[in-house]
Amino acid sequence: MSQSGDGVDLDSSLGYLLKEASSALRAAMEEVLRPLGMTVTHYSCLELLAQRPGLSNSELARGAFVTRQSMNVLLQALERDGYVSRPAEAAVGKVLPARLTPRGRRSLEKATVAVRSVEVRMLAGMSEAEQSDAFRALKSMVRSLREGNDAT
Amino acid sequence: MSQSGDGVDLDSSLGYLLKEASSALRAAMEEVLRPLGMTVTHYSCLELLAQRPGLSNSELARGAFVTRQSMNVLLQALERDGYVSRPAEAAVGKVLPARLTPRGRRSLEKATVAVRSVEVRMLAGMSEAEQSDAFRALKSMVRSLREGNDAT
DNA sequence: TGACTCATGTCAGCATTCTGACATACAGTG
DNA sequence: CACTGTATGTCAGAATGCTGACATGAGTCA
Repeated sequence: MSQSGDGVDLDSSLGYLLKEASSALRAAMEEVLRPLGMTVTHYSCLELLAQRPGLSNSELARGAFVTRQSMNVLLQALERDGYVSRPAEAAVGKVLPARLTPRGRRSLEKATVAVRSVEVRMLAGMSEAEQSDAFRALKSMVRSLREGNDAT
Repeated sequence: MSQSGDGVDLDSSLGYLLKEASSALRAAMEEVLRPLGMTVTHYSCLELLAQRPGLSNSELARGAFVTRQSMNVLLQALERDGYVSRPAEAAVGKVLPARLTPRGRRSLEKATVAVRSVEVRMLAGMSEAEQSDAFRALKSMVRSLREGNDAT
C-alpha cells in the first residue's frame, strides 16, 4: 500500500543486494531440493564430500557455513540413513574423515542436476565477461571482510 | 589436515561464492552489532523503518527476508522496549503501519555507523566501476531467479 | 447483495541452528 | 618430560526462524 520497489537508498546498497541475491538463491535451491526430500545444508554437505572426500566434521561445517555442532547432528542423521560413512575410531587424532556411500553418491546425483538448473537460470542473461566480473567482485568482498576485524 | 583453500570446483561456482560473501557479510555485521546489543534482523527492521516510515509487519518481513511471523515477534519486542510504535487499531484494513520512536531513531544511528564501516571495508579495493559491475550482476541474478519457477 | 479470492495480523507447535561446556588429542616451547 | 595453546567431536540447553492454522478486512465479479 505504500512502497513500490524502486530506489530509495536500500536499493543502492550492495550489502542489501547481496543479501537479496543470496536469499533468492537459497529459496530457489530449497524449491528444487524439496521434492527430493533434501535441504540446502544437506545437499551442501554431500556436494562437499563428493569433491573433497575424507573431509572431517569441522571442515564440512566451515565449508557449509554452519557451526560444527550443527554439522554434527546432520552428519549423524546422514550416517544413520546410510548416505555417508565414518570410521568408528580416529586413525590419528580425533578427526573422523567422512566419505559418501554409494547410496549417498546416487542421492547426490539427482540433487546436483536440480541445483545446476538453478545456477544455470541464475546466470541466464549474463555474459561470460559479466560472470567473471561478478566472480572477481565477490572474491574481493570476501577477502576484504575477512582481513581487518578491529580497525576503527 | 587435508584441504588448503584453493580451487577444486566449488570455488569456481558463483552460487557458492555468493553464499560465502553473504555469510562473511553477515558475520561482520553481527560482530559490530553485538556490542550494541542488536542482531542483524533487528537492525534491518529499524533501517527499513527509517527509510520507509509506516511499513507494515508483512512489508517489513519481506524487506528483511524473513516470514511475517518472525517479524511479528521481533516487532512486538521492539514495541515493548519502545523502539517502534504501532497504532492499536488499523485505520483501514488490518494493516498496522509501524514507525520509529525517537528512542528507536537514536538506537539506529549508532548501529548505522557501525554497519556503514563494515560496508566500507567490504568495498575497499573495488573501484567504482567494479562496484557498478557487481551491482548490475547481482540485480541480474535476482531477476533471473525470481521469474521462471517451473521450467524444465 | 453474496460468494470468492487474496493479504494481513496473530497464535501455537516444530525444526533448525546457535552458544556454552567438556574431554581429548596433537604441536610447540621451556 | 611437563605445560600451554589450539583444534576436534560431542552433549545439553537456549534462541531463533519456520510451517500450519485461524479470523478478519478489502477487492472483484456475477
